[in-house]
Amino acid sequence: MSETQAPSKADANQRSPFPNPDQQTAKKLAQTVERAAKVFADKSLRFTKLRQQVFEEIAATHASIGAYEILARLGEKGTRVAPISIYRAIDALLDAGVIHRLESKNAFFACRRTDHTVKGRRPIFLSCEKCGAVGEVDGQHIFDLIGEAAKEAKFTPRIKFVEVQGLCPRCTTAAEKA
Amino acid sequence: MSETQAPSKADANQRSPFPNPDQQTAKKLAQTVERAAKVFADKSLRFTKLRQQVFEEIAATHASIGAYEILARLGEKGTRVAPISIYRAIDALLDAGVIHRLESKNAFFACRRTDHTVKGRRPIFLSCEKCGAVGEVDGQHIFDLIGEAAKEAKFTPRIKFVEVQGLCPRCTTAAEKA
DNA sequence: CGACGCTTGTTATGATATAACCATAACCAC
DNA sequence: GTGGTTATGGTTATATCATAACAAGCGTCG
Repeated sequence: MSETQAPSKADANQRSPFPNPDQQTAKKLAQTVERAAKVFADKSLRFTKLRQQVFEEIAATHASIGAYEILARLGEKGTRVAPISIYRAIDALLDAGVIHRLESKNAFFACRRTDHTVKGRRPIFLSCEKCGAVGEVDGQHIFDLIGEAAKEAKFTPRIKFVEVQGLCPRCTTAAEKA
Repeated sequence: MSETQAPSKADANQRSPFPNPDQQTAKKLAQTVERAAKVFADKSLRFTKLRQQVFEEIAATHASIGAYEILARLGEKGTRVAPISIYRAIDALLDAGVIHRLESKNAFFACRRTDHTVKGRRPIFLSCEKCGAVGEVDGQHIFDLIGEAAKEAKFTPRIKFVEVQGLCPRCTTAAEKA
């Protein structure tokens, strides 16, 4: 168990996760952090204390989380930093590819794919409007088509965003029962 | 005679979704406003003075524009309103479909398609990182595939968006020369 | 006319993000 | 180690994006 987590406090699993309906245990979180650390190491980047703290807050939930929410949660744990510091840590985590930015919500979530890290197949993001959970599914063929569509218009694509809002499997099932 | 190729006239290079960024005549702007007014009329919505003013600022450029930029430009012309009023006008314009929101920039741009306005095929947005111009190209087949990918993950899609950042045709050409 | 609904004004605040400048930490060549 | 170099983070201030709550105006239609 991480020394930064008090087991008695409000835990993050009021929101049901959607990629897998797993309860986020301290052990799983630690594994996720470990993977992130390895990504940083492999790229000769520094996984500093602040970056780890910020990453832990993001990875503690399967939902997306805003920068100021991270700020507040770190503040509750005694780490008080300025917004800009959060954003700098976020930038480093984004660059490393261990988190993603959800453009439609101006929020961030941990990347849980172990395969495609940065240069492989690109994912599209699925964000649940009910529980906030965010999942990724492969979208390489879709990104390819988007690139073709852009080039047909003589447009040179560089960055592409594909995001979907809707209901995750769990919330879909819940809605069908009602 | 095709209307997309006018080799003898001034604007020879006006093709697909990317006309010149800001070489817009008052006449063309007026036509765009007129089309917007018609959309409002057809839907029994009110194209009020404020909404028209906000729309004109958005349609005055082919780039995307932020809410506070609209606020400032209206202010320069003597129309001083509160941010909330701008956002309310924007909401009405979005609802009517005469402008779109660029999620990746938190900004807005005028819809210039005359065809799909109502419930036809959905477009993807192409935003130039150099000059800011935004264009739309049809993306219905892409949205269909995105829906399929979501459903494969047991996710129920409701809202989808596809945005691309890169270089528009003009800026691509300019970059190639350099 | 007057009731109703839509629109806008007014005031205040919340939420997201970055600029500018400086201090410190880590890294590295010598 | 010393000193140069770069990356990181602290501090302060500000820019930008967005909405809540309530009051007032205006359009229209019975």
